[in-house]
Amino acid sequence: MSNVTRKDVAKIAEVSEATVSRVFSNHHSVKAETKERVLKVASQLNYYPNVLAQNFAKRKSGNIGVVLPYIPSANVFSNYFFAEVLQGIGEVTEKNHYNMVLLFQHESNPMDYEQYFLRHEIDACLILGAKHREEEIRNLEKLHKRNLPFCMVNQHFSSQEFSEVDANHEDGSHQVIQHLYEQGCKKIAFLNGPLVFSNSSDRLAGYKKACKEWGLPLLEEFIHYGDYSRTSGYQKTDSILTLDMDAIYCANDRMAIGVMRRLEELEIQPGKDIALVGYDYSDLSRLVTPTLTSVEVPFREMGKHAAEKVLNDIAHSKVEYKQVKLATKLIINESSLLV
Amino acid sequence: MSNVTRKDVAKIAEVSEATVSRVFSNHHSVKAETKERVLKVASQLNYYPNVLAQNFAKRKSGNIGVVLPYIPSANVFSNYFFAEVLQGIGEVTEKNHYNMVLLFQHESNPMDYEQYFLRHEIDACLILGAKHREEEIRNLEKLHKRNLPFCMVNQHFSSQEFSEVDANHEDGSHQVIQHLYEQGCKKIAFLNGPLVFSNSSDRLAGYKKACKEWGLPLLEEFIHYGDYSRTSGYQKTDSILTLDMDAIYCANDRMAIGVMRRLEELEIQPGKDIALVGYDYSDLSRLVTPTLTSVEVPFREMGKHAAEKVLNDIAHSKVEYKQVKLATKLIINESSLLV
DNA sequence: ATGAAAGCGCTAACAG
DNA sequence: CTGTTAGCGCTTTCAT
Repeated sequence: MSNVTRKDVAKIAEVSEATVSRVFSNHHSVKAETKERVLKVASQLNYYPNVLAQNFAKRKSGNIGVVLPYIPSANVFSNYFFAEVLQGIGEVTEKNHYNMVLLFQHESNPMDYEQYFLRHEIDACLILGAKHREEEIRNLEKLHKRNLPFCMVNQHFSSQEFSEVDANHEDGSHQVIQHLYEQGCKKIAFLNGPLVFSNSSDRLAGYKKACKEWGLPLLEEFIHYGDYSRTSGYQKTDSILTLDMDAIYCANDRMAIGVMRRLEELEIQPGKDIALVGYDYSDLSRLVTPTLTSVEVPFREMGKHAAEKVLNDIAHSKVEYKQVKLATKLIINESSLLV
Repeated sequence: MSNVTRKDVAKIAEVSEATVSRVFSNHHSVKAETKERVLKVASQLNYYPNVLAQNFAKRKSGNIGVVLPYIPSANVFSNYFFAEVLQGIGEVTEKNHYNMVLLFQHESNPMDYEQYFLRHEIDACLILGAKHREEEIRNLEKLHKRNLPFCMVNQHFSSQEFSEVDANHEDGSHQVIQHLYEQGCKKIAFLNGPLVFSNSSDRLAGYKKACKEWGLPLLEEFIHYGDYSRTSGYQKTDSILTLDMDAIYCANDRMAIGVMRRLEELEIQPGKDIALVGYDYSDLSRLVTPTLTSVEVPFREMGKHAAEKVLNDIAHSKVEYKQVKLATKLIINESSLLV
């Protein structure tokens, strides 16, 4: 590595080092003539400011940490939620010349986010797929108390007042039940995800609320729990089928597709013998046959909002408390249209 | 932010600052007693070494740049190839306390990778989805000449001798044709991807070689080109169907699924009326009905190899020239099993 | 095994 | 508009 520094440019262009920096930092007034001369020398020498030195002097890493659960043997990226949120975050960080640094949280030892700040590894962080549990809350509380910029995505803790960008999953659920009701379904089974995720409990609340509203039976045995994997959908299907019901509403598309596979094996046709609804409106929902009725969630927008929020905090050197809840929308497809 | 520094710890622990650093950098001899005292004080003060200062002093960013094509309106992460490679890279960088920084290459202006090194933003870089074109090669050549560590993934330029981790796509293609031949197919249409990607041309070479080997007709009109998208598969189907053929081999699963959709609309059944084969053995290939026969490519391993290669270069401060080609493997499923 | 000190290449005042 | 200078918190080398 060559290592042309500001000093070299300054010497040849016959200006002070500070002026060289002024030229490269833009928001400083430099005479056009001087600027030109500096830029010319810089380009001749192939000079580029050293980001390491800049970061060090500014005490900013230029990194946004993105916390992801590490799922052994699985791929976070191939999960629609993560893929979309990351894409949204990536678009915003790129535009703002920030790096997105992925931090994998291993189930076994929850990470102390604060340390990343103390080490100056990140300037802010975004938390995806957080679970509602003691240790998590404690770690977030530390950030909160120290006024460090962070934001949760697609999650909220009823007990706390953390900044978050969420979607209205209660309403999403409500839309599903209303639609199924209008399709003539009277007994709707619900395959939910683990309640440690607020979106699961929000969906449950919406399910219950809607059932009451439309006078549908609200039985405990109608509510099942998977782990959001396709396999769990597949596996839970048999016990759901022992119920007297006419529709299955799954908390995500992957589980719905697992259910579809099992129904297929049993020669039960979704969209004909039974109504099936998924959630997320992922690309998968349009890939399967019949296409899946599902709830669209603006994951990418959520990622953007969250990233913009923390970048704003950084720019203003003060964290702003913010809670956003975006709308969800039912997209009707073949799987729930009983013919 | 508090900002407890080494100085604070040194003062209270009554040692020199250098000793504090020695304790935290491990590979330095410090008397057990001293070490203990320092660690105790550090933990009391909640001290963590400042990574920005460390990086600056060491002149290392701790970042591996990963170059990805930016595809507007699409999501790189939801693409099986990128998702898997990134996962592999991520596992290795995480283990080595390195960051993976995503660099999006916009089609309109190819990036000058060298600048990232000159700015000290990255210590090495990995190139995914590179196209074979002048500018790309010129930019890589600059890295090569300056002896900067980089590695291409799933791509190689016949004209150059760059480090790369590739898979044997020629053989993958060959396996497909052999299988179809054994299924009794005599006229195999091939829907390939753009030839700017070496994996496309490798597949083409394998297709041609195998056709010759088994005495199958090798007609230009049997070879079509899509852009690896599902839509392109769907759209190219009709013209492929005008041919007198008994099998369609697609260069990736997404296109194969597009073909499936169109065949479905036309009430042509893959695995019965016609044989269909995909490529990548992505999770999608197992989601569709019938399940897709496809070629497994060890993308995740490729990401790991590439990351390990450059980390090794960094550790040894010298770039090693390396070309790896991993095996591909045909996975037989329903779509190609003519009944 | 430990201390002392010279950088690393910038930013951010402050002075003129 | 431009120059000067004091840090930023480490790593590294040289002494002891």
